[in-house]
Amino acid sequence: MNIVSRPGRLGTPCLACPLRLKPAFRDKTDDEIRFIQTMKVDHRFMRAGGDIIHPGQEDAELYTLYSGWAFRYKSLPDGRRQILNFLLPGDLVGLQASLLSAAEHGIEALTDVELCVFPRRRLWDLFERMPTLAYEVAWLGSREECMIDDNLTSVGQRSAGERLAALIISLYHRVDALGLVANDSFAFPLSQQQLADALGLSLVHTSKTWSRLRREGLFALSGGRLTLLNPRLTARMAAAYEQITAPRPLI
Amino acid sequence: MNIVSRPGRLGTPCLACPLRLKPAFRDKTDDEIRFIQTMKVDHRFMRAGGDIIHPGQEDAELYTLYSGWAFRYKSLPDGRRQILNFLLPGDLVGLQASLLSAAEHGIEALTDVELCVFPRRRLWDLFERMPTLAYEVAWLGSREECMIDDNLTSVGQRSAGERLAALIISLYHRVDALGLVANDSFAFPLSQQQLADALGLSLVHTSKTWSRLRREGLFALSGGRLTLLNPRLTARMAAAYEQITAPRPLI
DNA sequence: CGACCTCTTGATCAAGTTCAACTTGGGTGG
DNA sequence: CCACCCAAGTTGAACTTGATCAAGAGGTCG
Repeated sequence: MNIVSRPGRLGTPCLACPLRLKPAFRDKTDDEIRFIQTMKVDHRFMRAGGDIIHPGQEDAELYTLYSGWAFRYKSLPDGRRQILNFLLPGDLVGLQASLLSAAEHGIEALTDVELCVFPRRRLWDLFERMPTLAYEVAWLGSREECMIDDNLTSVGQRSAGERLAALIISLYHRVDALGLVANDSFAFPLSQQQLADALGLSLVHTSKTWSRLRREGLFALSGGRLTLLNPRLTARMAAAYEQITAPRPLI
Repeated sequence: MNIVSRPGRLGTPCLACPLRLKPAFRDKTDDEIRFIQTMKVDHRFMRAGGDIIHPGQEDAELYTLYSGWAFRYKSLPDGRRQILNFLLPGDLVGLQASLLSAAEHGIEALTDVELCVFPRRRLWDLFERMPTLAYEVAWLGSREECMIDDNLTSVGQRSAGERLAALIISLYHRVDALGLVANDSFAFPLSQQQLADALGLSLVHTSKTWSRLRREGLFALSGGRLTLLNPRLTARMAAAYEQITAPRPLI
């Protein structure tokens, strides 16, 4: 359940990071990669369910999600909790917590994850010495905000069925951009409780809606993989005309 | 309804900007202010209801809200619309739209508004030449994301009454940070339709809940000003223990 | 095997939506 | 100055979506 780090071993060197090959990532200069490499102080493993950043934490580091899924969430004092967004490989983890002095949210590992660790204090060095990377960090922050905008619109305006469809479509596109979709199907590790918390629905209602959509032939779930049987219909059902999530880390 | 700009007149020089005196703003060096001044290319006026940025716009500029209120929103194809967050004087307007290539949302003037205009293309100069300001821009972006996190949590988890109370408290704190609260009362320009769109509720239910809270003595509205009669109770009713909005644009 | 966790399904209930009619107040034009 | 109009807000009644309560199925792990 806790962070395991292996001092002395920093995992793959950044130059050879497999994520760089994915369609979603911008080419970087050798200088940039070298700088990233010197910023990276650790490579950690964490089990599903572990706290990457806990709510209120003041010294949270900045991470990059190397593998696995995570989510940001926010809890009310009485225990209700809202999942704000999901984090996939390559996403920046804890930027908000690094910039603001305390984390206003928590971040939890949804599956087993690997994280690259960058000390938050060096974020300032990056702004001072590597403006292209700083710009890209800001870009990633805006992209995350954009996804939250979408979720807020879903939760505020869409019906239960529409919300589910919209979430699935959006995850589908993000996973696809990482090259991890095969035959319209991809690994889908969310429990129904987590779906419910993300969509602002009760567990029971989520379950009923979920099986209704399956019955209607939108998608199927087996062996932890979700298959989109009718992407077109699903998108229409979500009452959404595509948001970005597409790669475009430009200047 | 449209933008009025007065070429040749850039409004107050940045050095003398009244916003700098507000408690919420970080001291800046003369260099920084000079840089901001050279970036500022215009000062515009716009009437309530005008589009500052329309959805999908690809060449949106970056603005600073000099006076008045605005809001960011997102619409679904069938007309439903979600207000994402409100913008108050001093807030950056259109950062997301400047960083990503197209605006995924719209921004509308809620009251008559004055805007300082900065060409989006120069945002990169700022990252290259003024890292402290770039860092502050990123900080402002994170702060905005944090507010949206809150709204999402509200809309996803809180009841109608709680949502209203939470929104009012949060606006109260933000307006207070600008020094614009007097006797627990402040200018409150939102229509009930706008409240409804922000909270993910129907107009009718918003009206009923709103008058219930007034009847219960939480606050009063007269002459376009809202008075918080019982801030303590309102905060408790919101089922929230304070989020940040507090100023702390530090490094 | 039993304890536990996740998911499923039915029954009942309540929060919020929708429809519709009516009030209020400000603004305009005759 | 009054008549009218329109936008914003209010209120009641019927209806629907989604919440809550409850019981049970299936799977996993010690």
